[in-house]
Amino acid sequence: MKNKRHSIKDIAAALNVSVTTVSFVLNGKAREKRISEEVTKKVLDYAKSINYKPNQLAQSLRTGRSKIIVVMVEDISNYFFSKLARIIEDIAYDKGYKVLFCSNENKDERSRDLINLFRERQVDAYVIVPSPGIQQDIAELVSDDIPVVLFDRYFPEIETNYVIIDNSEAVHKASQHLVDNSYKNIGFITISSSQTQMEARQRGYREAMQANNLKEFVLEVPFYEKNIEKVKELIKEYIAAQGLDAIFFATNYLTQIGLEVIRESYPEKINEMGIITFDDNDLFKIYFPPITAVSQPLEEIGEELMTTVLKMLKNASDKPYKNQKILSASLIERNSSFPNKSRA
Amino acid sequence: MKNKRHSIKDIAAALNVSVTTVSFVLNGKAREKRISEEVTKKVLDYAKSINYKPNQLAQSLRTGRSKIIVVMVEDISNYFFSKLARIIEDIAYDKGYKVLFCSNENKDERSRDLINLFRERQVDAYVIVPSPGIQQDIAELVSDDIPVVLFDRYFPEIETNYVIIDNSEAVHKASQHLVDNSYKNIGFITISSSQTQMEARQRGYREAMQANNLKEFVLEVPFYEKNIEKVKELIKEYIAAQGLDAIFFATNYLTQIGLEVIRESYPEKINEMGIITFDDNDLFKIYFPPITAVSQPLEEIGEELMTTVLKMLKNASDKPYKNQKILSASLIERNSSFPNKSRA
DNA sequence: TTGAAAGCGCTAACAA
DNA sequence: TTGTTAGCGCTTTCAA
Repeated sequence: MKNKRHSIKDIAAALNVSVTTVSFVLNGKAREKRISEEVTKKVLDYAKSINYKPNQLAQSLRTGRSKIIVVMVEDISNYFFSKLARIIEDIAYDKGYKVLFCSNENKDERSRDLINLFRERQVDAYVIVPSPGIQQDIAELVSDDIPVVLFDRYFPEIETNYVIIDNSEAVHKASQHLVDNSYKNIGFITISSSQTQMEARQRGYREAMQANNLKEFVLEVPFYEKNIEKVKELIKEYIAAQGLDAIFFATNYLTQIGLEVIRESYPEKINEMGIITFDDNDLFKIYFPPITAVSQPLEEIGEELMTTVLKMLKNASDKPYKNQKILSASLIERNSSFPNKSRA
Repeated sequence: MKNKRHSIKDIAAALNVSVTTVSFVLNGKAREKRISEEVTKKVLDYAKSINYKPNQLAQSLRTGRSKIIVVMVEDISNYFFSKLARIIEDIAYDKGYKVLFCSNENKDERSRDLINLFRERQVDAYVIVPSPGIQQDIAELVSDDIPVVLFDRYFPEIETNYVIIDNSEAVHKASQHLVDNSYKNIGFITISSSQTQMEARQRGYREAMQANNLKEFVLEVPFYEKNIEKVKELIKEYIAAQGLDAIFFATNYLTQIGLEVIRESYPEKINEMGIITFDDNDLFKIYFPPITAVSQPLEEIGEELMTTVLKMLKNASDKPYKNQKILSASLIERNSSFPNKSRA
């Protein structure tokens, strides 16, 4: 049963035709190259009978294309990214592309390593959630005419394609929703980061507070603080010190920690405090109370990313395809942001 | 800036040496092949100066090895799998391997497609969560001497390496925990499936009930039911009809649906009903009440998988490495399985 | 101590 | 209508 792999040469030899003929037939160029019906059929039948599979490596080496797209996110185990991964995978698969997922942990060095790794393998295109300091590396990819599209965040200083959402508008709207529900001391818990998406979210919150003449309470958790207990402590103290009656968590990760803090330290508040999280998660829907969330349009993002990549792949470098898309997030209103609703 | 890729030939030409010499030096064989210090240094320096990166495709084509490991799971967006993916990715990356993740959606056709796809690319090894009907395909990989290791579930009829957990023992123990906390009408909500892991879980539950002379309440949700509303309806009715005072959800997916049902239809019960879920999730920890969960040892599984794969890769086919590992899951006791504990 | 050259499996320009 | 052949970039045997 140890069926050694068959090559085009094997087929050619077995059928007494040349490799060229086989190659043409196998690549569907029989018609175009006017190979006789008879030979065509013979080749096809034989290839099928021995279960011939072309060696893609050789093919890629020859053509310079690998039919592989890399999707580099911050952390593939993050709900938002993993859901998106599935959507992207499905679209790519449909179009005959394979997708390589990887996590850069938001670290520049790892991002670089990964990009280099994939360049060595002539990956065809890159979909990247960039870590803060790889602007230069991205610029290089672009200048080397390699299709790249950024998402979630981008570098305003360089000319790239990207798909993002309007973070500030989304947060502004959601903050207003809290104001409309008569919360007064609305805190915004975020991470200290100058990445575009985080800055935009904070801006959205601040604008909303200013528009309503409310005091701004922003807690910036240190970006590199990996000690969850420390983060919990910070949040716990901040809630008490500022007497917050509502909290907007700027990332899913913070929401999880925040909810844990509330459950442990202020269990009585879980049903009165207004809570909104950025980025939805299946479990927020079934939480007690269900958590109101700013939800990014996953399907839309995935489709936009893939159509962009595929178009870039198709267009020659002399007429580059340009697409800088800003999508809108939606607010999914659940009980956690209504003071009066049944909260159980 | 459009720096075309450099090849070994370019280097050889620039330095007036042969490609062989360059290849030897670049592969660290300078000593072994007694290349002069001088030439060695010259080559190394030049390669560095032009930022030379070998073409891995060509390398793989030549050597037959791609340094790629495929990890095929049911759904990469599932918490368990995505967390594991990260662990595996990190280990592989350390060892100079890249990992390709993909989701087979538990469908045989997709599994086959993917396996074929990767065989064409001479992927070095496979880590697979097999869909129900691909026993034959797995057997073929094995008989072709391609390293494969299964996990989460396996095929008892074929001789493969695998890493699984003792599902029945884990569920048995967890069920006993419910009994110990004096729940009487303990339901087991699962999916109808004859896959090893699901059968083992159900067996564990049944054994525990029998050992305690308790009635068995098993609800098997149809395996292919994609309509969540239908599933909710089934669960809702089952809870009422059987008067359950505790529920064991056999998968994370069912837990999410189940919790939604309880919140919507029996909100008063959330704090009295005993609840245990199979597979933990960060959010269960912060739920109200926090949900007791059977937790699979992710790191251990990931490490075991990778050491197995790496060993298989190293061993020649005439002395195959064998490893069929059964790990233990742990029960993380949280409030949802205690009738008396403060449930908020 | 270094180089020439074959060949991994494939595509495609050119020849017949 | 089909075949010959160069070459993608690399490794490695054999020769010098």
